[in-house]
Amino acid sequence: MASTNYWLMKSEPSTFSIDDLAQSRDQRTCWDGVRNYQARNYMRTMALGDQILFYHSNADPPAVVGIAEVVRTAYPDSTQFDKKDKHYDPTSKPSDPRWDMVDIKYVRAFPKPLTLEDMRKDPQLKGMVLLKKGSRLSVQPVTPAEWQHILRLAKKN
DNA sequence: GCCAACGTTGGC
DNA sequence: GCCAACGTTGGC
Repeated sequence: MASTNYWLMKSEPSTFSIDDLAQSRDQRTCWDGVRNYQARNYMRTMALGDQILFYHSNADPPAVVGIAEVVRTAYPDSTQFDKKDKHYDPTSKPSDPRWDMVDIKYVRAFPKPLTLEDMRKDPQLKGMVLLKKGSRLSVQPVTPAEWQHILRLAKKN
C-alpha cells in the first residue's frame, strides 16, 4: 500500500461549499463536473484515504477552508451522459467514458480559513501549484511538507 | 502541425 | 465587471 497522498480541490462556495459537504448525506459527495484532462488524471491516481485540502475559489476571500478525504476511487462521471446537465459531453461514449469522478467525505473545517493571501506570504509554500502564476487546475497535488505546514498554519490561525 | 479564435477560470 | 492566463477547437 502506497503512503497517503495529498491534494487540493477547488470549489466555488456559491456552487458547493465545505458547509454543503458537511451537510450532505453521510457527509459525502461525488466530485462531478471536472472537464480538464490534467485534473481528471490526478483524480485517477487518487487512493482511498488520500487527504484533500478543500479550497474556496471565486470567494471572498479565496481560501483553504478545511479537509476532506477520498472515500471512493475514480469511476465514470454520470453527468457527462446527461443531456440536461451543464457538464454534458456529447462526444463521450458510455462504452468509453471520458470523464471520471471520485467520492469525497468531509473531515473537518478549519476554525478560520487560511486565505490565499496568507499562503502567498509564506515562503515555505512558495512552490505550491496553487500559487503558480496562471494556475487554474481545479485538482492539484500537494506535497507532504506543504500539507503539514498548512495544517500548522490553520491551527495557529 | 500551426495558430487564431473562442470559452473558461479565477483573482482582483 | 474586468481581464490575464490557460486549454481546446478547427481551419488551413
